[in-house]
This record gives sequence, structure tokens and C-alpha cells, in this order.
Amino acid sequence: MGERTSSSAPDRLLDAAAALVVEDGWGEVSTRRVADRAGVPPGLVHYHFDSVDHLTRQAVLRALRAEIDRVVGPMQELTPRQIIAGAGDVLGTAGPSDPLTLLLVEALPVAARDPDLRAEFADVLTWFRDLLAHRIRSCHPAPAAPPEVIAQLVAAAFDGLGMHLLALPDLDVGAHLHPLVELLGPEREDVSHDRSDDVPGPEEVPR
Amino acid sequence: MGERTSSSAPDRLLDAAAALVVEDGWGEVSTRRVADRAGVPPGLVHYHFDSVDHLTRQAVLRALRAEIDRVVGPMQELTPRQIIAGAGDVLGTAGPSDPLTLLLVEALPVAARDPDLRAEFADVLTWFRDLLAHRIRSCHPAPAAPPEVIAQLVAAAFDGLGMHLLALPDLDVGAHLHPLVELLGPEREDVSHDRSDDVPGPEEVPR
DNA sequence: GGTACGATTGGACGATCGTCCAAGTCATGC
DNA sequence: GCATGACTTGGACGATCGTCCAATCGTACC
Repeated sequence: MGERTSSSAPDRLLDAAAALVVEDGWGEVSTRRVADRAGVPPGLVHYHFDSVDHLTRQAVLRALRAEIDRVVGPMQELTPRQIIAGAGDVLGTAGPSDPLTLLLVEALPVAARDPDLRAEFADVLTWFRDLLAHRIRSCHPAPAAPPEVIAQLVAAAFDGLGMHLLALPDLDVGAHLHPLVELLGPEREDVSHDRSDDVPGPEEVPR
Repeated sequence: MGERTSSSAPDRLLDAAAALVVEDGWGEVSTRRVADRAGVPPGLVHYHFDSVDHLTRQAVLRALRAEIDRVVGPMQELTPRQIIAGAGDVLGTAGPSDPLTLLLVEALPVAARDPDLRAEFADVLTWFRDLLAHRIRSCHPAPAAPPEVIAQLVAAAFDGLGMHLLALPDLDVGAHLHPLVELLGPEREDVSHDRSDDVPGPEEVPR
């Protein structure tokens, strides 16, 4: 009972819409389904929001920002190499059922045809890219390529590898992100032969 | 009117469904709309195909293979550097209205929840990656990273940059793909003499 | 008490959906 | 001629859709 009124109806609707998008897809968000999920009557959807589509967009953008925060937030404590290496962990353990990946994949078809939603996407992606660039710019020595370029490449690799993960579940993300480290230049602490990194190692390429 | 009977009804329906997905999105493909677009009565949809969804999947996969052929086919004549550099042209001139990008973006949400469609996607993406790896393997001198890894990275960059293009129209794709060339090692002027290698087609990928 | 107003409720409306089906068309074999 | 079978046609069915709206509830204020 207390849970019923612990959050307002608009909040409950936004949460329900985001959950429906992640679990069943954008197309499955209907007036009655999202209202049922939120535990409110269907009429409230058009009272608090202009339309179901408007509710869904707000819900997806809010959930997307929260997921980006969850993934990108801890990066501020890491070095650029740790960021790139950690991307392998994030993507590798995520897979096709990761909320962030599903939100992106669900929202992109809509964003492709909606300039407003695309503009909000641009904000999120630019924020992601700038954060990466800021971290990479503090790398010593300076990387072989401009930090902004590397940041864009890493961000694209995030998206692209996430897309590939949907189809290639046996993909070794960590191994494929490793070449990006090469773009950062030689190691900082000058560990020339500390490890056998000059050898490809026992970890063979998948497939 | 002669165009009306120039192709069979199933073909006309497949073409209409693919066109609808590219122009209006997967969710806009309905029985009556695709039949109207194809110029056939709505009843034919469920006579030639099990359902509208089944028709749409077949149509998208057929169109996707055709688009991949269109983009990847000419790559067999190029060097790895030209492939990567050309990706900038392909993606830069394509933008959010490119059929290949739109087909991928529209089909991914469905593939994320359908193992069968995901398996077909895996075939296409593996074919793309193997083609890239085959070309990069013939690069002299040998790249700094394993060819399979670079190929996966380039393929991911294709997807990722395509996704970013949807949101960041002012993105300079060519400049951001340039660092990938660095992974191939120093520039080499001479053309490889061994060019008649057979590249595996998409059909002979075992499952 | 009464009054006002935002929040909530549940049903009504027309439109569109996927699917099915009885009838019609047409070429082919007897 | 006529039976056969594949193909085509257009409408019917129930379900679900988005949206709207009159009625009701709850609370704050007078």
C-alpha cells in the first residue's frame, strides 16, 4: 500500500514505460499496458503526458541518462588505459540483455526519424565523447593521435561492439579493444619488457 | 500497368515491406499498408507468407544482404587502407538516410529479442569481418595488431560511427577513422602482387 | 460547514490492427 | 466442355489501439 503512493503517478508511468521498452521493446508500450505496469488507470497517461509516445520518449531519455551515469561515472577515477580496458569488461559482461544496450537499440530507430530526440542523443553522446577526450588528454606521454579523435573512436567502438554483441555472443571484446591502447602511445611507467605484451599471448582471436 | 505484372506478388510484397521499413520503420509495416504499397490486395499477405512479421523479416534480410553486397563488394578491389579510408566516404556521404544504416537500426531491436534473426545477423557480420580480415592479412608489412582484431575493430567502427552519425551530423568520419590506419603500420607504396585470393561468401559460413 | 481545483477513475468513441475465409479468376489437363 | 488446382479478391471478425471526457475523489482554503 505504501509502495503504491511512495512515488507520484508520473514517476511510476515513466518507470513503467522505460521498463517496458527494455523488456519488450518500444513498440510494445501502449496506453493500457504502461498504465497496468505502473498500477494506475489508463486515463492518467493522457492527463500527465501529451501522448503515449511523448511519455515513452521522456522515459527512455531519463533511463538512458541514468544508465550512462552508471557506466561512465566510475570512469572519472580511471586512467585512459583503464577506461578502454574496462570497456571490455562492461561490454563483455553486458551482452544483449544489458539495459543500456537495449535502450540505445530501441531508441535509435525513433531517433533516426525524430530531430528532437536526435538532438537529445547528441547531448548524451557528446558528453560521453568529451569525458573520454578529457581523460585521454591527461595521458602522458601524449597519444599518437588527437585526443578528440581517439575519444570518438572509443565511443564508436562502444556502440559498435555493443551492436556486434547482439549477434556475436562469443565475441572477445577485451581482445578487440586492446589495439586502441596502442593509439595512446608507449606505456607511461616505461615498462619496456615488464610483461610479455610484445607477444600476442595465449589468448587467440575468437572463431 | 505492365509493371504491375512484371514481378510476382511475393516479390512485390517483399520489396514493399523493405521499402516501408527503410522509409517509415519496422513498426509501420502493416498488412494493409504493405499490400497497398505493393499494389496487391491485403489478403495476399497471409496467402504467400505466414504473417506480416514473417514477411517483414524475410524482406529485411533480403534487403540487408543486398545492401551489404553493395557496400562491401567493391572493397575486394581495395587495399586495407583504402577500405578504412573509404569507410569515411561511405559513412560520411550516407548519413541517417542511408538504407543500410536504416535497415540495421530498424532490425536490431527485433534481432535483440529473436535468436533466429540474430543468427542471420551473425552470418552477415561474420562475413563482413572475415572479408576485412582477409584483406588486412595481405597488408605488407604486417599490421601491429592481429588482423582479426583489427577487422573486428573496423567493423565495429563502421557500426558505431553509423550510430553516432544519427545523432552527430557534423561528425568528421574520415578524420576519426584515420587512427585505425596507424594500426596497420607504416605506409607502403608497392601494390601487393597476390590479389586473386578467394573470399568466403556469406552462404558458406557454417552454423 | 462549503467551495474550488488538481488528481484520479473508468468507460466510450472511431480507427486500425492481424487473421481468416468464402467467392471469384484463370490457366492447365482430360 | 469441364474438373482441378493455384492464385487472387475483398470483406468480415474480434482485439487492441490512442484519445477523449464526464464523473468522482481528495485536499487545501475560506
